[in-house]
Amino acid sequence: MTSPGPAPTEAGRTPSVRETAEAWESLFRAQVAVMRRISRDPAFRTLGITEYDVLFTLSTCPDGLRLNELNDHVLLAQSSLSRLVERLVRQGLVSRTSAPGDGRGVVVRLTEAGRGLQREVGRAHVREIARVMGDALDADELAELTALTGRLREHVVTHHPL
Amino acid sequence: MTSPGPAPTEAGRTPSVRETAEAWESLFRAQVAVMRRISRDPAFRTLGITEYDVLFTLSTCPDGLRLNELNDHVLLAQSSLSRLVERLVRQGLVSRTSAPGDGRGVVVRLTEAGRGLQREVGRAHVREIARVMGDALDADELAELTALTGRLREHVVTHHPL
DNA sequence: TTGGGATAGATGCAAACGCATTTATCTCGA
DNA sequence: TCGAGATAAATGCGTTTGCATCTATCCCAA
Repeated sequence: MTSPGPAPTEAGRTPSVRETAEAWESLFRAQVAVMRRISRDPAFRTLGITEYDVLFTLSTCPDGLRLNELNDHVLLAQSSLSRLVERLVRQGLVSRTSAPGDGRGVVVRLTEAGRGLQREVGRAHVREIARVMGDALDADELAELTALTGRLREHVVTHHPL
Repeated sequence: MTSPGPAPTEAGRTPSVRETAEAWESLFRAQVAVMRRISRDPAFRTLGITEYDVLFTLSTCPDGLRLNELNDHVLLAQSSLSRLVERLVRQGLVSRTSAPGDGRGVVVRLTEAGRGLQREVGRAHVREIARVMGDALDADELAELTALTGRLREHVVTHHPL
């Protein structure tokens, strides 16, 4: 059953429970450290981080997103997201339309004002990230981090649906 | 000023703003994906994630922590942490004593009950992490992820104080 | 020694959150 | 076709959060 030689994409040793927990803790702490510093940015005075996250996610989906799909990307309870979107609608940043072919569903879409604000805050956001993280790792290390976290997310999302 | 040849620990190319932002987004999304799944665990029915995070941090400091030091590890406003600790005191999980040599300060320490609950929830927590993340990356990749996020956090904390 | 600013933590209050439940719609087997 | 369960989103309600402010203590230069 075992290959005679290492295949090109062969996976290495399965990590222990301890190694996995350590990786999670390290990832989590790094996220907290960066987030605490980024969230101090005055650009987030007018628009909370969660609100920005929603606008950003929507900015990658020109056709809009179902509320439940949007919920997969955000760390919020369903009811909280429902009310958050309601607030964004009141501010004229997103539109809420009934989903075609499903009377239960709601499609959330960025308005022009929402797109504009997302771009504006996004620019400041990116600058702040670069200021905080920019000199921590070199380009190769950063690419490696991007690849590893991308694969981690991909695997988790596909193999462990909510 | 530039070395004639690459030194053993020389850092590579400085990442672009775009590369840095992509790495942050990828890290953030991975954290959200894992966290959303972990937080469904019944072990967190009795003790919220933030509460567990505080107990866990305290479990690594037998001598206790100042409230402001504790605040560095947690993604919470100072006032929110103050009240969270107050709740934990009421539940008998931590003790709050005046800091020696500083009448303003407060030292928070785990009680025996708190240590016990942390260990108990921690075990379930670790199992859940392994279930969700365990087969996403192999041991080498996981170690690399731990190293990169550890260095990221270390750098951010030392070079960008709050 | 003393007074002005800095720092640690607590508190009032409105906004936001999560849990549980409700309402509306969809799906599918009998 | 029709009714039982599943799914999407909204809502009631108590809890938690963040912002601004307040009090208490500390530090230090004049």
